[in-house]
Amino acid sequence: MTPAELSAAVLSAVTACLQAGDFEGTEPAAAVIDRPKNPDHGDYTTNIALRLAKAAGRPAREVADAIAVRLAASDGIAKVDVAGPGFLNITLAADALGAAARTVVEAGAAFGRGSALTGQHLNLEFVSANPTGPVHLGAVRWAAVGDALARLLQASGAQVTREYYFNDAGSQIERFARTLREAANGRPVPEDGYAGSYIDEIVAAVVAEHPDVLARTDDEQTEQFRVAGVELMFAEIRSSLSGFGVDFDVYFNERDLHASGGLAAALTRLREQGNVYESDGATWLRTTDYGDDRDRVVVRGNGEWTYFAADCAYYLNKRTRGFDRVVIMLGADHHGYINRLRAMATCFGDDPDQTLEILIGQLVNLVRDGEPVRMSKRAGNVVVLSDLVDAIGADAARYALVRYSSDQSIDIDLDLWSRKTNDNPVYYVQYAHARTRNVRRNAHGFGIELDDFHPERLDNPADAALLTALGEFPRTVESAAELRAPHRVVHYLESLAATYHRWYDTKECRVVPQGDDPVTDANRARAWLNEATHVVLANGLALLGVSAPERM
RNA sequence: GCCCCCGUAGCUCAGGGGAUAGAGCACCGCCCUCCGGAGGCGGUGGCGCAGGUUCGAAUCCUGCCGGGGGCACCA
Repeated sequence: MTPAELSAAVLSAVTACLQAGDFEGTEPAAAVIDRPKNPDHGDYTTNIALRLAKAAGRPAREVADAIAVRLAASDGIAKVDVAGPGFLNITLAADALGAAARTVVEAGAAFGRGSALTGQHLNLEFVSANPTGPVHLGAVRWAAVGDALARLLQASGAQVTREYYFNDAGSQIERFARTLREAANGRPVPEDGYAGSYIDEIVAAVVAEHPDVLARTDDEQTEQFRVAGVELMFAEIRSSLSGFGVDFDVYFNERDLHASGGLAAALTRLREQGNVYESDGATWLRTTDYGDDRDRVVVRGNGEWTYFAADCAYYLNKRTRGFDRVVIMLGADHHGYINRLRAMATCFGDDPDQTLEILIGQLVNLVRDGEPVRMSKRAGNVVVLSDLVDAIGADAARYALVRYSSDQSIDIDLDLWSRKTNDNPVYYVQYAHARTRNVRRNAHGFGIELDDFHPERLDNPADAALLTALGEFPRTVESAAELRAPHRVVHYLESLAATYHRWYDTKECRVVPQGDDPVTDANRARAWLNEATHVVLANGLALLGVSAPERM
């Protein structure tokens, strides 16, 4: 019996109480089922009596007693106790609880998928690092978290488009082009230019591709280095992210937005909504009407569009493409954008609570030997994706980056995460998975296969602990998706791995018989439970984009 | 000055109003006669401060204190 099935059973017990007049009240929409921290409190617990007590005008314990009587008579329930202020502590019959192992195994890769977000059409924009250098560390955090979040949302039934906004227009691109040009001519890097050995690599590649480039005028050179340099940089960004396991459905070019007249169209739309005015020679959007602390310029006094104007056009573009929710993941240094972007959405006539979601990720630092790492081999004074992956590998990097709430600023200890020992959390979980596979191989050697299943033989407390832990996975996925909190999956997996290791070390719960003992139905039942654990660990790691090794 | 994030065990962090606040690391003491000890068991040890809401607050609200990051006709 899964938590969802139990919840339904509790609700129908409540309904029966209300119909029989055991107590007064209205039928609740849902019964919240929790796992008690203390195993003496049964397999599951619910606080529904505490919630109904007020409306019933009766002490919670009396309400609980009434529900307990009816619930205890339901199929699959061994025992219902009333405890504390009015909790219902529920113990399932061993066969009802054990049946979950088969449910998990038969669902396989689909176990954990749900439909809570079905019908939602989401655009997830993340990374969006400028094509003026390799992907920096802050963007790498979003690469890991954003991709995991996309997987979670998809697992919850949402339609998700991963999108990378490619800022290939604007002054930073001109600075990049001038840097390349100056470097190519053996001149010093401009003061506002870019530094790092990657600049020389790109220059060499551009010159190799266009041997005549240095014979042109400065302006022609700048243009050629811009076009070819941006293309090369972008190709590197794409391939380094792809190597990190992060691929986007759409790479959106800012230049296309300009070229297609998207900015002007957006401005026209905003003007129609009555939120645009002219002042000091510039064109402004009146965002202060909707919670911003100052109005924002969209067209500068010199006639140029601002970056914010492109933001407006890009938002409108996404909405026009049919996304009902636009999610943008930004670094902590951009938190000041939240209000202006929300106000902008309101200026378009949208309700930002419904259509726009801005997620802010705090800073990431790398630490080695207790000292912050600030220098990159290739990019000078910023740390980039390859620095992290070279140091600890992609699995550990992704795991480390999604392990913490995005609200936390984090220090990634390169020594810890590159260790192949048990103080490295990613190994703990991966080892648990490898162990499930090893047990399966051993079982096969004993002729134990996943055929006959006798759930009632899963009668040890360690079996119950593992079964209820497995049953939590779908709810963990759903809540992690809804809360945009992939780190919840990580903590779930670590807890599941611990529960599994404990089960494995329980003498009564062996899959393979000891010594000359014959293979029993209990061994076979535990092979199912072992397999179910494999399924959940593998599915969970897949949501994080981390590999689930067969052997380590 | 204003805005955002964070203050939970010695350290790094979980904890969507619920029972005795959890995990890893570190430290102390155990478990190798059998599914890989990359594991398990036990012990030491904690919600920044003050109010409020609630039957119940680490969690929600207000104010303080401490740390981090932001506040362009830059992108």
